[in-house]
Amino acid sequence: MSARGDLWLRLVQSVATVEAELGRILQDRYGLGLSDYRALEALEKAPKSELRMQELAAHLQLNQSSVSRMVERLERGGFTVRDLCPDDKRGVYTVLTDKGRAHLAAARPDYEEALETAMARHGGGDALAAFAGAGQAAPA
Amino acid sequence: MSARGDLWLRLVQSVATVEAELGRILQDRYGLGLSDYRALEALEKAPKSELRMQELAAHLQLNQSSVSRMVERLERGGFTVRDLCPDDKRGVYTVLTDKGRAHLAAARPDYEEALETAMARHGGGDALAAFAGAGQAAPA
DNA sequence: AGCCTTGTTGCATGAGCATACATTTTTGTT
DNA sequence: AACAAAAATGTATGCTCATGCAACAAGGCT
Repeated sequence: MSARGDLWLRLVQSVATVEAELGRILQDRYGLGLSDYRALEALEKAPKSELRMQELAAHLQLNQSSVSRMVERLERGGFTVRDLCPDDKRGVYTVLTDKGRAHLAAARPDYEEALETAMARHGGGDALAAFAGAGQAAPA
Repeated sequence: MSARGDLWLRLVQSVATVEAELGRILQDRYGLGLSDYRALEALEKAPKSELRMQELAAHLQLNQSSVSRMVERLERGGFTVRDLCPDDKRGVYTVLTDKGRAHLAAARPDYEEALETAMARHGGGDALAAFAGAGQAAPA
């Protein structure tokens, strides 16, 4: 029960609490999971609003299989469509639809606001500040 | 894609990465999930090495139902035993066994070391530092 | 009696691992 | 050089797991 270990636990729990709150809001108001929302964001930022499964997995730090199923969900909602790569027929592009873009635009303000609120309430902001100040991850 | 939102995402991912690493180590070397390990720690710290489901749930910030099933796992491994409260017959104590205590003692050094290593590698340490410095959560 | 509290159970969800499948790329042989 | 075999790559699918919510059962409190 090192003090450091204890502190880490509290950080983890704070982050988890904030994430849970964000997730609930997105789910209730927009039918989106946290990962779904972040996938839409990644797609919007990407050139031509499309990414391959693996790229999406890398952005979200998720398993490739998880991404496959997530894209399935997004597709069922009409927020994205799959598109085969012409050059590499193994690859699959996930492309943001207009509906997806609109949905994201609608959700974003709520997300941002909820994030600020939740961080303020659960102390994520302080962690965030330090995280910003320092260099985060060491080089691979 | 506010800068703040982006930063938050990186913090979340760093924390998740560290947690995943810890989880893998505990699982591989000791057959314990992260929550299981933390439950054992909470039990060890508790007076008489016993806690009720609700108390455990509060410590771990988990649902009661999740805790109920987690305790089931711990019990299958022989690390804890259930014990009825004599005074309140609804209540159930989860009591740390000698085997559980020994298992925890064995796992702890690995856990602590892995935590330090992983934090150093993925930048959790900085977040931790700020988290320590500031007051964390506001009063409920 | 009625209501709250405590724990357990049924169901759904999101994630990971191992695997299968299709397509590319590389390597070896003639 | 040309072709076949082998390895590597990109997705999808089956299974399992930990978790949350809602419904329930059992015990306590007013």
